[in-house]
Amino acid sequence: MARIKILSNSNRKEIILKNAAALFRKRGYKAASVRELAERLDIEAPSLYNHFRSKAELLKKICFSTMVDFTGHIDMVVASKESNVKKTEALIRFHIQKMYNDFDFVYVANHEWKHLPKEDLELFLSQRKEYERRMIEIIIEGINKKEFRKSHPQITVLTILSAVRGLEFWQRHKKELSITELEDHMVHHLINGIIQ
Amino acid sequence: MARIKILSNSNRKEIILKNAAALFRKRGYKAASVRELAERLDIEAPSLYNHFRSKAELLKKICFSTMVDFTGHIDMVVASKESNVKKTEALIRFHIQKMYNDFDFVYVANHEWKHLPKEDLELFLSQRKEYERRMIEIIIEGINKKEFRKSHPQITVLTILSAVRGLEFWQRHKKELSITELEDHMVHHLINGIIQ
DNA sequence: CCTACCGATCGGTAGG
DNA sequence: CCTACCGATCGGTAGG
Repeated sequence: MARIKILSNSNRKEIILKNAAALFRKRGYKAASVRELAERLDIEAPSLYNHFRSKAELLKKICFSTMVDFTGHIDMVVASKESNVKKTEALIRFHIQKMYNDFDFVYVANHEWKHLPKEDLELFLSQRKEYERRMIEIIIEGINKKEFRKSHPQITVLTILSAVRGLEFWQRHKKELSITELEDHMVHHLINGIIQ
Repeated sequence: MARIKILSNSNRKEIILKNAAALFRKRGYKAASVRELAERLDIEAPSLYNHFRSKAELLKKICFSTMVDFTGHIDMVVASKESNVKKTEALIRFHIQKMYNDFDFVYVANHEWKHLPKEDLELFLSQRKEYERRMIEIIIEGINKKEFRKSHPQITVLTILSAVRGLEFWQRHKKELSITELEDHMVHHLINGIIQ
């Protein structure tokens, strides 16, 4: 009985979080109101506070749960024995897939992090920086091993991350473009641009 | 006398607009308050309304003045007799330069357009779509003339536009990276990825 | 999960 | 360009 209650509570939390992500994406964190979120869930605004301490906590959960997914993935990639080309490709593909599967979360993490409370904001940015640093490492190693032609690794990573991030616009083309089509073309463009 | 007054008024307007762009970029349109903007300008909030009808009008001016610059540039590029490779390169370089010279305006146009009043929003999106369409045309022609290898032109343009847009992050690296260095590396990466 | 409600802040106006 | 001020809306609390 207690077990069931816990499960249903955490389900409820997840539902709220998903709705918050969708709303924050559509309207922006500041423009989205707690009342609007409550309306989506068919409850009154104050009822939300039984599940979350504040509006900011919702944003925090959205941003950091997304960050954890990316961090966890790059852990795996770095630990793998693949070539640096393959590693880079794996990172690109993961970004594209995340954008496809968890669009609202990724979008909010990308766009609304600036509204995080100060300490969370600093933690978030340092984790993002660390992710970037590890990706740069892969490019550098790839250059040293002659897998990639010589380039400015920092700019290369910036270019790749920006390109995949831009997939948020592709929502508009969703019907016309399949995910695999998109993945393959983008991977080719970005990898072709840097290999020997 | 009247002439001087007009000049000084339009200067004043420009100063307000630049400050608005800087503020909207830093805090986001919704989070930025009219009072905050007034404070930057060392006047009281209601005084702003002698220059602008509403907060939304400021956003509108920022978004559309930026859009006009890009539209004007692609007009020139399309009219030129250069190869499609050169045309694509020119577009990429212009994006990078705009990001460098008018960062606040470009950033706000990229991020805050969703807060435009409905009709302005629709006009803005249709102009952006048109810009994209013309860029796709250049890629298609380049493929037909065997300047570019075969690819999905829509994804190619999406990749390029996303990559240059991502330069907003590079603000963090401004000291380490020169504009020309950045331009050349990014142009190489993106063009190398698609040429024959 | 709801009703009732609060202080703070918002964009904007009137009138000078 | 300012003072004085307004209605609307915000995130959040008390108490059940």
